[in-house]
Amino acid sequence: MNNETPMSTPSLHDEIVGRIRDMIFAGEFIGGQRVPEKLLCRRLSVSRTPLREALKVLAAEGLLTLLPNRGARVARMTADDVDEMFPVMGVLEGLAGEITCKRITDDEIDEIRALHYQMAAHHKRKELASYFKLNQKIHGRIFAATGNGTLSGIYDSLAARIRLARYRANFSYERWDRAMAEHEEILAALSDRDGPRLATVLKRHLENTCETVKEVIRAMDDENAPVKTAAGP
Amino acid sequence: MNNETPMSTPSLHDEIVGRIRDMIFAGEFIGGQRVPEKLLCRRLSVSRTPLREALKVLAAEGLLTLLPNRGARVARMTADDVDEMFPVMGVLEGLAGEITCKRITDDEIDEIRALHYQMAAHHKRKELASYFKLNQKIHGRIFAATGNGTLSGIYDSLAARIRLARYRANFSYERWDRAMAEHEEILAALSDRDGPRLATVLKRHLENTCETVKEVIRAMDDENAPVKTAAGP
DNA sequence: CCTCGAAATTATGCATGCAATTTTTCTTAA
DNA sequence: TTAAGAAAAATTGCATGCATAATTTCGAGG
Repeated sequence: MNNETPMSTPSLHDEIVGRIRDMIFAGEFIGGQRVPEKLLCRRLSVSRTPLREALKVLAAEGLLTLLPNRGARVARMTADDVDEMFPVMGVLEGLAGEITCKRITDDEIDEIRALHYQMAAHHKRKELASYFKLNQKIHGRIFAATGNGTLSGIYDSLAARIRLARYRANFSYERWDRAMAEHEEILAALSDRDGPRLATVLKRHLENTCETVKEVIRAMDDENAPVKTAAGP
Repeated sequence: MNNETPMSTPSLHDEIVGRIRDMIFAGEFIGGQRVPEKLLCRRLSVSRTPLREALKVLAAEGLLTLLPNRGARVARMTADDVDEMFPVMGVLEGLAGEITCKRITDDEIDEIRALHYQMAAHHKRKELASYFKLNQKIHGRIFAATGNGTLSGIYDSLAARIRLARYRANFSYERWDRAMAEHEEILAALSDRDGPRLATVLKRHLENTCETVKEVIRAMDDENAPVKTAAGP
């Protein structure tokens, strides 16, 4: 998914893609509501042409939905989508776990360990946003350590789509504690370079994550459409 | 990867994406050489704006490489890329095999069986192009039968990139016969709805395919750069 | 007061034009 | 003849403009 820009110009529209992606993850265009091009043009100080190119790319990545003549909106993640994505994530994480344990260097393990302890601190202080950021980073590093760009690219793309389901405060602390415990085990398996064990614990961790995400989606759905018939301005 | 166009306008630039994709697979822009926008504009009878949007999408899919200020070229597939992609394909096919065996209907099996026998006929007559088309179709159908759009979308995208390594005549007949035998076994496992067996034979088939593709790539490399120092116009 | 429908407004899709970069060609010197 | 450099041509990146489709607003009728 990387457009390999060999260090020449910053390439405006690539930067636009990145900035819109960041805006999406910052939760600026929540709720799947329309995002007018003109608004983005003003905020990014570019004209419509490169902006539209960027929108096409983000749609191809699955982060936006482009309806003909009806503009762009942030892709809506349903519980069914999550049910589809997680078995795929499962085999990808399994593969990544196996490969990584064979290839990871001591330095890379140390780096992940450092991230892990930072994350544990955020967990202890119940700092959800920082926790998630580090959580993402750790999983990303496990894939990066495979040295397999295709694998980690596909993972990144899927993870990004899952991230569209914004995490909220109504999040189960019990699940969170369990996730943290699983991360302890992930680090242990990684330190021992125990591929099968890492694959197993990643799978268990993923099931936990899956349920969490689905709970979040259900909560969002209930919030956005609390009643169906009588909804007045 | 599907832009869900809900049956409204044909949406010109989506059609452009499809047509350029077809042109790529038809082998029109081989060798990773530059593809001028103007040429494509003339051949597709569109202006540069929708064309450029299409190019961006195809680059995001990994079929084209876009160098800033230096145009588009068909992505170059290296043997290393193939080595990266095939373990991923492996776990995806394994997963697809398992899911499909649980969910596939009799009608879908019959359809795949029909494709299989057509393919066998082409193999017998040594009709390589037709064989490959059906081979692709069969694998696609196995993924489609999972009912998991995410899974089959990722597969399609990877398979498309692999297809960039164009198959030629200098292809090993021994490998071809083996691939055909594996397909017999695939059909048998599918008919029995034997998930683990299907996963196993798909994996073996994939290893064969992997070697075939790498041979093709090596042959292409030797052809395109026969000597390094003394190459004059 | 609410519902339905048409005009006005706005947004999107595409074509074209201009500046900047790259590639090619032509010239000049060794 | 070949190599290096400069001018010319072509190509890409981006902005703008116009036609078409969608949305909103406003008004008439029930």
